Amino acid sequence: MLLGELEKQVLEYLWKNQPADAKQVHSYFEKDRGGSLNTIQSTLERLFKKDLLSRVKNGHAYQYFPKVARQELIGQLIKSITHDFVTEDENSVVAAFSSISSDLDEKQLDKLEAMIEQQRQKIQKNSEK
Amino acid sequence: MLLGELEKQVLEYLWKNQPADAKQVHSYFEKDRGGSLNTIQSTLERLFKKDLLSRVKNGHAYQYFPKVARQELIGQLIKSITHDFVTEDENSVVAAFSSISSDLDEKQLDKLEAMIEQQRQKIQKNSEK
DNA sequence: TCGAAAAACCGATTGCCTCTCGGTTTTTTG
DNA sequence: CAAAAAACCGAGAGGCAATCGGTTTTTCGA
Repeated sequence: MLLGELEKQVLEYLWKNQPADAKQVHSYFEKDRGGSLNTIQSTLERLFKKDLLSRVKNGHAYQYFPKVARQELIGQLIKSITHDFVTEDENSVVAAFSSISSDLDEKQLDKLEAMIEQQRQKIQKNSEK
Repeated sequence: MLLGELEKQVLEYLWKNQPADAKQVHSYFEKDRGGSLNTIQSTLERLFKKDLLSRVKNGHAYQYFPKVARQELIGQLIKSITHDFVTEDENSVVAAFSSISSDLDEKQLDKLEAMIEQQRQKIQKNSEK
């Protein structure tokens, strides 16, 4: 899946202002970047078709809200990237993280370790049942 | 940065068969997917312009070889994705990891922890000097 | 209930990028 | 130097995001 620039920005907006209709979104982006209401509408439509937004008709306008959380989406995108480079060894994700780790500071490493621990617990639990 | 389907496959090939010229690459892909030599050439050219390949004129033909390792590229792609979703908190990488971690098994978690340890050492060394 | 306003819907255009390949020029080599 | 090989050039098809004008449908208040 590929996201355009405006699509990302709209998603970002919706994660913070949930839910919102086309008009709201448009009025937010108008000051900085201009663009017509229709542009926003078709962008929302595209995101909806991509299954990243839900919508409910409330009164006259659709209320849009994100269907996936921010981390989920990022994870999804990362997975789709690494999936393309999948081969025999499924360590590409781990390897990729190792090439990223150089950007992380100690605090972030701490968090990462905590998450690993969490994940180990989960695996533990699953093997018990 | 965005990679096309053929571009990914060519990269994959070059990671395994390093270096190679257009003719070699072409003859490899010809059986499965057809396509002309020119197509391969322009794909190599594109990858070269993207700074993902180096090349040296050896005899009559360019010898291409990957300029980045597989993990590096994946890491780069991940970074470019997370960067798009950067906001105030620079924990997006960590957050992204958390959404992926559920796919990892114990061995992979081990590797990850080893990598974190390595990274801690590096940080340690840097603060000493 | 009906008419104005608002929103959705349709469709066309532009721009960017990959993939594709034919044809021309340049380089290499026997 | 001539033939072969490779690079180089340019053009076209196809896909997708962004853009927006115009039309149809929906909504809601007078």
